[in-house]
Amino acid sequence: MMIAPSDTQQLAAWLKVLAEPRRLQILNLLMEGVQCNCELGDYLDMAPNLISHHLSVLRKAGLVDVERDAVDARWIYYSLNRAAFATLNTAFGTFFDPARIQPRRTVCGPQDGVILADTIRVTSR
Amino acid sequence: MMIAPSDTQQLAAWLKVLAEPRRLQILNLLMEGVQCNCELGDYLDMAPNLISHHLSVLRKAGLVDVERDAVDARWIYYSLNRAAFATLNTAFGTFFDPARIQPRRTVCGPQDGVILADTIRVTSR
DNA sequence: AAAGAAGTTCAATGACCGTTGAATTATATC
DNA sequence: GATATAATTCAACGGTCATTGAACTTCTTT
Repeated sequence: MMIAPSDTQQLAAWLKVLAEPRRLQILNLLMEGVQCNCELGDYLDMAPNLISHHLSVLRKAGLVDVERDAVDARWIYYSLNRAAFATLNTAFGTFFDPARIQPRRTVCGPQDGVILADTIRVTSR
Repeated sequence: MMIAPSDTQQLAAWLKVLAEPRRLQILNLLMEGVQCNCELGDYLDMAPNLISHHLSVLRKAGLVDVERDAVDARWIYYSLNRAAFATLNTAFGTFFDPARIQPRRTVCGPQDGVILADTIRVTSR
């Protein structure tokens, strides 16, 4: 399977949102059913405005949904978008699939066209 | 399944290496068997020193291996580390698994302890 | 030994973005 | 209406890091 450059751009954008320790922690807590700003703050020892910021980024990426409390509208609840996680998971699984790795071939250099075995991993360099 | 905070730190470090469009493009080309700096430069229209930099980052992350040409040692060949990609792939698959998402529960707020259904996705806000 | 070639390292620049504290909004209670 | 609460928005700061051009290293060829 071949992956187009445009897909790598899309994938990179998604990875960029996820490549943040605190955002991953937030996602991890949301996975467990935790959902309001204040509680996330208690668990992660973060200021509410910072949590707001990260949740905003996650929301714009389509990973997180928002809902106000029906009884007291001051509370805002966050939850994960299952569909987004499903597509995300398959996209990662496809791109980083080890089975997708083709045997190496030299196209430039002196050994042009030779198919080579996997590189032996060396300690130094 | 519950994922520890330490794992999220590790995962974030990995994601940070991957969250770069040009690095993803390089990985994608390496997947297809391309391997020397010069050739990567031709495909991606990047300066060789920049490719060197990104390859160095990927190498330090353990995703890429290096080997000198046996005939002409000026050429240096890069390849993907299959083992690293295998563990990477399973780590992602585990963390972002939609099946891991627990039902939401209110622990703070007026509806304390209530189990709620998935949030209905709304267009605005 | 000198010239050329493949690649890396170095130093400097600039942009992006996480973080912080303060101000603001929206809602509920007294 | 006034006060309190949950959360967001704003402005400013600072660090990280991709990018660039130049210098350097290593190896080959003549």
